[in-house]
Amino acid sequence: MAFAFLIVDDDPDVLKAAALALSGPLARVDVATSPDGIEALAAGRDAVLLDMNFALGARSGEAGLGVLAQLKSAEPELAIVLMTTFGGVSLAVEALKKGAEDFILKPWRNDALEIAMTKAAQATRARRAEAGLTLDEIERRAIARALLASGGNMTKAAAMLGLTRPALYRRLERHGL
Amino acid sequence: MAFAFLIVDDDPDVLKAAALALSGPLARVDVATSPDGIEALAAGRDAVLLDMNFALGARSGEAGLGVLAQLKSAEPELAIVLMTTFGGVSLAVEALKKGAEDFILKPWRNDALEIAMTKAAQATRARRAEAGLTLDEIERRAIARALLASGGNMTKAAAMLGLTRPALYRRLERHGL
DNA sequence: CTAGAAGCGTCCGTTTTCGGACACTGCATG
DNA sequence: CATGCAGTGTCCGAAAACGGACGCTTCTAG
Repeated sequence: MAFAFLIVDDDPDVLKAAALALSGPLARVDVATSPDGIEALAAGRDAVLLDMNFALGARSGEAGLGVLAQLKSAEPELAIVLMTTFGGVSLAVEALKKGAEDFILKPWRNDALEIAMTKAAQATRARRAEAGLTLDEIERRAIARALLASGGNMTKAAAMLGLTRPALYRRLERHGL
Repeated sequence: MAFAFLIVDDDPDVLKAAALALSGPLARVDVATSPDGIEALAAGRDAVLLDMNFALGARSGEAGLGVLAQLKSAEPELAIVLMTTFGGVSLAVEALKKGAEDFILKPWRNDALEIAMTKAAQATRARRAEAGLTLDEIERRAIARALLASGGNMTKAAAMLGLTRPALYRRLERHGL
């Protein structure tokens, strides 16, 4: 249950503050001042906190969005939380559309940062777990969910899953449900 | 793409402020000052913003957590964002464990609130879409994902899915992939 | 009480799927 | 060049899944 975070920002003070806020018995934190070779740095992490503006004075967030896209394409399950000082809603929306897990404005509240990163890490774990599932396990879960959603009504559950009722019975038995 | 929000707080000023922040061409907002009959009020919403403390002076957040549990059990797909003034990390963690989608501290930043609620609404939509999927469609997606993850290597993809290779071929053909 | 509707669990002849095996291709290594 | 490893696509007898139909139990309404 211990999470591994990576923080990327060109300002050492920001890195120090964020690392302090996130460090704890349940979290390992590493930092980087540049997004160079970020795929390798991010390997094995549960979440990445990424600054949007690296070039001094840059405010468009383009740099961060580029790194976001690059990292997401290398490892789609990994949650990436973006942070910026110059946060407009439109920029945030664009970031979320590109796959960012969350969006934090500097200066942040430590509570909020910790919550966001914890949620992000949990999302990563969940996606990784799902990605490794066997077809049988996926089917079992879907069936269990449908059965729950229909309140135990076999006919409705079968229809919901696109099965005939006998087929649902067979699968229930096969999965031991 | 227009979202419907419900805001529940006993303070009318808070309701007004939150409604103003969230209103827009893409969002319909309704408010309530009490969580009574919340299941009915929440029907058809994409996300609910819920205060944690209703009794005057109450700070434990117990009230909000109770309503959260009640609402979650009635409609598990619905995203619920909790808000409180007296936010400790432990309370936030507890809330998230009980199924809250996010956790906002009062006073909030309008940007952050809008982002949080938009993300929550998207999460609701995604879960609802998934809940209605047929077994065939679920299988098709899982296969497509595995094939992508293995870089097109049939043997690896089959192993990942817990299938024999011929079985994977049959399913590919059946799904037209 | 009775008719109808809705749901349940099972049967069985037909259809589909299963997976081990086989032959083939590409490709790196000695 | 030869060897071996990894991957691909297909075949076929055995095995499993398919789904329409049947008889049964509730439950609701007239």
